[in-house]
Order: sequence, then structure tokens, then C-alpha cells
Amino acid sequence: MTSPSLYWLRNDLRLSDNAALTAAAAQGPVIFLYVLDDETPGEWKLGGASRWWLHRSLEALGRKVPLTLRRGAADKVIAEVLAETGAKSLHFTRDYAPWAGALERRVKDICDAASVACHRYGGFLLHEPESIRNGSGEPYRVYTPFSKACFASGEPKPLKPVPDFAPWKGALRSDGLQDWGLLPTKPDWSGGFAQHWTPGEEGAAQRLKAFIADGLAHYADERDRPDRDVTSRLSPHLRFGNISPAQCWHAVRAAQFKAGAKLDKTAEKFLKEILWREFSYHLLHHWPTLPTVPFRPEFASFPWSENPAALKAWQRGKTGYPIVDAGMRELWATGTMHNRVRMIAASFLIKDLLIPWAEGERWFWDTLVDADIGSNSASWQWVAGCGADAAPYFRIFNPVLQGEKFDTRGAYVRKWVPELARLPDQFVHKPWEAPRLVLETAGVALGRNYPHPVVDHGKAREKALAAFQQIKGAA
DNA sequence: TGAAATGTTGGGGCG
DNA sequence: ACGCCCCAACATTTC
Repeated sequence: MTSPSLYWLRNDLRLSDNAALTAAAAQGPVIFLYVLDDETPGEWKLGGASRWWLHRSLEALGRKVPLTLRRGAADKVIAEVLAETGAKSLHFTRDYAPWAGALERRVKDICDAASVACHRYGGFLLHEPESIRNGSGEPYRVYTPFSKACFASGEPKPLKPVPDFAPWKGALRSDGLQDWGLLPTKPDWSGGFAQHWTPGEEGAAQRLKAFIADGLAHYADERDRPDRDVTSRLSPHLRFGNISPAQCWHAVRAAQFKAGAKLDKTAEKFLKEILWREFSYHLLHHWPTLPTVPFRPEFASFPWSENPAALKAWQRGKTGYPIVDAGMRELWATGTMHNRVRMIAASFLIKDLLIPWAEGERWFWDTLVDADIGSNSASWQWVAGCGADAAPYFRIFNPVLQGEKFDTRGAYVRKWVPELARLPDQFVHKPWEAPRLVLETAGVALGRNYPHPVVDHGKAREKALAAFQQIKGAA
């Protein structure tokens, strides 16, 4: 009888374009093992929204293949399963989190000791972080040359179809998915999530198809508009590997090719966003302290504020700045936030409230369904001005102007901040400027059913610039 | 993948 | 008719 091959599922919860599964299937009957690992040292335990997505993804995958679910430190669990099954090979997709390298080395040692062939594959990224280097052999610290190097390295490899595989028939203990408690109970805040998302491989494929049909043509022009619906919303699918970046890339290229030159600009724009994800992981891999330590060392002495009340107002969408509050409420209700609004809300936390970026990073980690250790930390550092190739610190968003520019008629604000829905366009991004009568007519009572601004943006901006002066020249 | 402050220009009102 | 001023509109610089 052929001995089974062990396929360790990680952030690759799909069957198609999956190098690890393809190789495992070629070796023998496949054991599909997923380990819920809250124990590996140094790891960031999954946040609440991510756990919801994980549950739904595993549920979807479990309808197609028999899953073995175990809980514990992944290396220990793998050792157990190898011993229980006599599997002779292990296959997995590599991960780039700061704690993952050591874990993968321990797994390799376990395999070596048990004479099991250990195989590691890429696929979570288009380019392995080691493979993209600048002229002097260093990792890139600037996005634009990085992205050019990616484009220059050619198109991603052809996609792998779902392999023929035979699930292993041996008896193997598995936890019940329900018993993992990944879904919220008291209270169950996930109602809005189910309306917005279909986690899993099928959902990802449908989302990609819908994006190419409905969003891509306007992506370049309207991707910054939260009142439109042109973004791909693929990020959580990519985060958990419901889809691979190569699948997204090839599908967009195919649509571009089919449309003649018509989609060239907009397709390029989308591919560049995929490359921001690559860049984030490139940085994370080469600078593994990215989640906690400012990339630019002078920011270590930045005079941040302690302000628990303001932090809470931000988290709950009660800052009194409509575009910020709309974003934070969208996040709470759906597990996502439009990209432009993420920048505005993050800038507000960091620069208007002077709260450390890591507080925002932590909140997003818990509330975003696409919370991702690479993109999350790189993006927070980017907004804070302390990251690699970051926005300059003094680029401080004005939440009113940003709202007026990108949510021109306030449709996005009205959707997520219904207490402002009846304000005229002119005041929907700055209710404090509306005359008393206008507020009354719209049913807005500032300080009662919608907060006064927690800070005055003009003064907050001055304060932020002064704080920045304190670290200028420091290192 | 900004915003605000400051500088420059040019058309029109007006003495 | 001409110069002067005002001030949008646009451009540049600074944070």
C-alpha cells in the first residue's frame, strides 16, 4: 500500500494553482491537515474578523476534501500526524511572517529526523523575497524600482490546475470545526460580514470574475472613490489563499488582451496594487521587525500621546469627522474598509490624534477580514511616515477635503453614518459648519446624536508638525 | 497615493 | 489712454 503524503494547509486554502497540493497528490493519497496554531512563539494570533473568514474558508474547503483539523503548535502537530500515519512526504506553502521561518526550520528538522521528505513551495507571492534585488544586490527600499524589477522579471508562471488526488482513507482524528470557536457568539457581530462576503475558493473566483466584468474598466479612474464599487475586494481571499496572486494577475492580463489596448492603463494600475502587496512582504521578509519597530529609526523618539478616550472614539466611529467615522463603521460592520478611507482614517489617528500607529495596526488586525501581517504593518508605517518609501510625515490629510474630493456627494458617509443622511451635500463632510436651522431640519443635534469633532483639524495639524520637528535630525 | 502658505500673472474696474 | 490696484486663478514652495 502506498504511504500517504501529508499536505499541510496554511494560507493557501484552495485546490487550484497550488504547487504544494499538486506535488503532494503526485506522491500518494493526500492527508489534508490544517493546524489552528495559537502557540508558536512570536506569532500574532489571528484577530476576530480573520477567525470568521478562516472558519468560512475551511467550511467551504471541507465540502470538497476531507480535512484533518488539529489545534496546537504546528511543528508538534505535524510530528504527531507523521507518526500516526506513516506519511513519507510533507508538502506546504511557505509563509513570510517573522515567526514562520523558524517554525518551518523546526518542521524540516522533524521531517529529517523521521526520514520524511520535506517540500516547501511558493505561491503566496508572485516573487520570492530573495529573488528580487537591486543593482547592488540589496533588497529594495523604494516601491517604484521594486515594481519595475517585478514587471521586468516576466509574467508569472502558468497556473496549475486542480490536481487529480486521492484523499487518504486511513483513520485519523480530527477536531470539529465548530469546536474551534472561530465564529463570534456573544455578541454575534458577523451578520454584516455574511452579506458582504463569500469566503473560500468559489467565492474568490466569482469575486475576481465580477471585478473584471464590472470594476476593472473604471479601476484606474475610480478606485479612490468609496462611493463607487470598482475595487476588487479580493484582499481577504488573497490573505487566506482562497486565490493566488498569479490567478488574479493572469485573469486581468487575459481581460486586457481581449479588450485590445482599451484596458491597458487600468489593468496596469491594478497589477501595481498587487505589487504593493508583494513589496510589503518583501519589506517584511528583509526587515522582520516591521510590525513593531519604525523602519526609520528617528521615529523611535516621536512624542506620541496617550489618549484612550480619543482612541475609543476613533475605533467606534465617533470622532465627529464624517469620512473617518464612516470608514470605521464600515470596518466594524463588514470587516473591510475602502482603501482611500483607510488612509484617511489612519492619518487621522496618527496625525490628528497623535496616537501611535501600532494602536491602529492592532485594531485593524482584529477587525479586518484581510488583516495581513505584511500589508498591515507596511501600510501603517507608510501612513505614519516612518516606513520604507513612506508618505512624508508632513503629508497630513484634511478629512474634510478628502471627503469632499473622493465622496463628492456624501453617499458613502450617508450609508455608514445615517444620522447625517439628511444633511445637504454642502455640509455632509463638515456638519459643524452648518447653520442651526439646516442641522435642525436634517435632524442632527451635534453633541447629542452625532459628536462634535474630537479635535480641531487645523490646530491638530500644527501640533503634529511641531511634534515632527522634535525628531527631525534625530536618529 | 496632500495641504497650506506663498508667489506670480493677467484681466478688469476705476481714477 | 494709462497706470494702479484688486484679486481670482494658477504655479511654486514649504511643511
